[in-house]
Amino acid sequence: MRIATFNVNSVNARLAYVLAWLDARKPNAVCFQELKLTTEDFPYDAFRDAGYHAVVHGQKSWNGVAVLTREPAEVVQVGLPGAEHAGSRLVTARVGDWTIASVYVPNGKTLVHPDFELKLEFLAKLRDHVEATVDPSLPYVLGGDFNVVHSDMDSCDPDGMRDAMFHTERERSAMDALLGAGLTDLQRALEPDGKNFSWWDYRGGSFHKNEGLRIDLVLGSASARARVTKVWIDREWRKKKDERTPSDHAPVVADFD
DNA sequence: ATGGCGCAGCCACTGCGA
Repeated sequence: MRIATFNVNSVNARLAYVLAWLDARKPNAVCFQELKLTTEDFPYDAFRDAGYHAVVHGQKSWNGVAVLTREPAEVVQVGLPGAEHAGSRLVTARVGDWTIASVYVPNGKTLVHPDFELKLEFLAKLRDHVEATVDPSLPYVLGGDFNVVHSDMDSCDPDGMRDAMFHTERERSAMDALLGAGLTDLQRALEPDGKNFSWWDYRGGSFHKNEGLRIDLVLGSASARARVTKVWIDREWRKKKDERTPSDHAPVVADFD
């Protein structure tokens, strides 16, 4: 079982690129973020032709999440209850025993912007939702862009960016609380000392200099934790492919027994 | 070996991303 998460930065702009990635990696399921289109405008046919069903929670121009699956999926929930004012940022699907959710946590913009409080509120509501709905005896995976640098190891410059956006104690505590609801950062669990980033700014040759952050995570319930064998960041697919522009995020791939 | 901002939308430049 292979489940990935991929912030695509516009599914329309990235369509050919993402289809090539699916063909190369062949995940059983993948969580997309930043679709940047409405649910009705999602290119269902292109993904169906590639062998994937899609459960979509879209939004015009901004945000938007989806769970794509090889096997037909059941829609568990569209949106995060009580948090729809934050935009389309959570969608949950079920395939067999597996429940798979895709999340795009609000960026927050700046430490003094109202969206920063919205971000913390969203993470708190997500924590409550996980605690209320996730059965630890069943495999549950929450993949997405969390927009939080959870530990110093997840930042290219933890000292220079201490207490800066993504690095604050309030954001890290909100992530601690989410994990405390019964989830594990599966990549961190398998590589306690690994320093691998999932996002690099388009500007200034950041990817070249490996000036990145690890903000794209695959979280799992106890059952998912027991089954996971490997989690890896697909850096190769942060590069340009046949003149096609990459997303500023790399896919994160989790393999399970 | 890498790559030097890119996306959507009010289509000319602005807002946003992280």
